[in-house]
Amino acid sequence: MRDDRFCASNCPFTRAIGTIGNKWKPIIINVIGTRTIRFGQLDSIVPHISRKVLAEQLKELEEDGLLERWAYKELPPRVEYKLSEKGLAFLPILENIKEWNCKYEVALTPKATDRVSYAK
Amino acid sequence: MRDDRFCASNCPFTRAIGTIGNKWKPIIINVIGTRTIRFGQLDSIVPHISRKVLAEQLKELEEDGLLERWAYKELPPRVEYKLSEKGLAFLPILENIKEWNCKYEVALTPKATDRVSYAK
DNA sequence: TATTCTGGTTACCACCAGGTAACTGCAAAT
DNA sequence: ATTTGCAGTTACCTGGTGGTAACCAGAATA
Repeated sequence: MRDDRFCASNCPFTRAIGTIGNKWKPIIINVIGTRTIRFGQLDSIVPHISRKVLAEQLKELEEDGLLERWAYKELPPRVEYKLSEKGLAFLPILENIKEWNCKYEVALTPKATDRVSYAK
Repeated sequence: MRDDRFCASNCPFTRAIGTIGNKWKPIIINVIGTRTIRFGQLDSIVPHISRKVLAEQLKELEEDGLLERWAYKELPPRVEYKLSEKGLAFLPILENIKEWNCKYEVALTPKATDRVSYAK
């Protein structure tokens, strides 16, 4: 899930990708946003994710300091998640990705054959 | 590599994550940057990547319009890669990720036990 | 008494990402 | 005549990711 070789890199960018560079974490962070949310809510809102994988990702996000987990000693149990300062600071980056995608997604890409050079 | 469920989502953000949300693509885009680079160079610069995976990732990046591939009909073959306009537009986002990581990486995170509420 | 509600964990299993090594094709150099 | 160089591709194999289903506790509800 997290790539140890990446996380142990001496390049800070590589380390960053080692922690948030997978498909689930950006989705989860984006779904949480600025609100406080419970495990069951996440499980039903995030599409196609299994409880097992969701629990793993949340644990890693907490370990990496992006997420705060508040467990209330009640029965049935109640656990609330919210982004930390670090996690909140990541939201604008996700906004940029959204804007970037909306701007460029539909742009047609020339086919490779149009770009082959017959030099020589 | 690319997640079809993500790419077929009706949420543009999810689709974006479906295309660039893995660990190799941000690394490759970052390594290329604004320069023109050959396959062999990428293979030796990007750490820990195999030629097979590199070729796959480059192909997907080209298909998604982030990368331009220029093949020169020479022998031995010469192939040059450079980011498209879309790919170049993604570079500032990677810069933001670098800054974000440098700012927050070393911040200590309180342990979960410090945050357990004993309410009730 | 049995069911429900919540937030997970665990065992088990299948698939696929990704690694390795060998191979290609042709020209130029040794 | 053999080696080298480039940009991959292919076959083969393994490990890890991720899915499913069952299970937990203990209170409240029916």
